[in-house]
Amino acid sequence: MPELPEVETIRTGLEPYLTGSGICDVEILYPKVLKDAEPEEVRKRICGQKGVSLKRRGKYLIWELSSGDRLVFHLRMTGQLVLTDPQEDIRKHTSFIIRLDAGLELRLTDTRKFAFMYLWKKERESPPGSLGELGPEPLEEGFTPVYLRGLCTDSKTRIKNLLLDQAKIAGIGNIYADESLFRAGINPRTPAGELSAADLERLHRTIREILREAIAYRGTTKRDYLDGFGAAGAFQERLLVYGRKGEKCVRCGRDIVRSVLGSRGTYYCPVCQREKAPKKNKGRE
DNA sequence: CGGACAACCTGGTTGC
DNA sequence: TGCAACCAGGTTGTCC
Repeated sequence: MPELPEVETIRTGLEPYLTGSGICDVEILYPKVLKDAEPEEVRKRICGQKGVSLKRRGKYLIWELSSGDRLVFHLRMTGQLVLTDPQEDIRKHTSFIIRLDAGLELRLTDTRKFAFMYLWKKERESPPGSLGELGPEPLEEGFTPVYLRGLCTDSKTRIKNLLLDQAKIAGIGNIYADESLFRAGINPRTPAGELSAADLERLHRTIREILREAIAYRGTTKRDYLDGFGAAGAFQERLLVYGRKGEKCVRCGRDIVRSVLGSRGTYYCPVCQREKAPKKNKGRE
């Protein structure tokens, strides 16, 4: 579910509440939510600590505590990290509850149970999981047209698969990959190395545009995504291809198509994102 | 290196 | 209505 814009929306919402308030209790209802620690250890280690900052890197959220330890969250497909009134019923599929001294609870609810939390201890240098292997943030300075061209040059990987590779660019998922490629007029199956400098310039621009707009609209709610207060996003209204199989392309009127690429559903316009003609054989006409 | 696919889970939708 | 098949904003590991 949540890609960069959704995680960023959660972050900005929760930040004022999670910085400054203290943790008074932790309840782990689904122990597998912890990847590398036991519930009791987590409880002992974080109770009594205060939140210092809440940061985002790619699709990860990193909550730094006064002890120097950090809680690292990844919501995967259906995870919802919501600040909740303790009076509210505990929803089905709630993985953990972190009680704050401000009289609120941070709850993770996750139907598919793929979401997880790491306890990143202060004495550990290397970031847990793939957090340390992420590519640059697409909205920051390191992501330049030159960088994107560097990734693509001589690459046989289809451009959509490249955009989804978190080690190359952090935070793009299935929705925004399809939307960026549509706006740039690029077929998702194109081998990255075949794209021209102009194509990549356009793609670089559309990626940034889409992500910024989606943040402004507080993310895309197709089904499960909710922000840190339990509210849906609004960008689903602005999607031009994702989830619109059989609907008319806004640009040319042809039907949007769904195909499978890298075992992910992929939506595109077969006219506006036509596959490039195969290269002609040299010599013959 | 690149691609295909299963695994981790549950539930909603579609089609017969 | 029933039931099976297919689908899902992600990531990781295995196999070819």
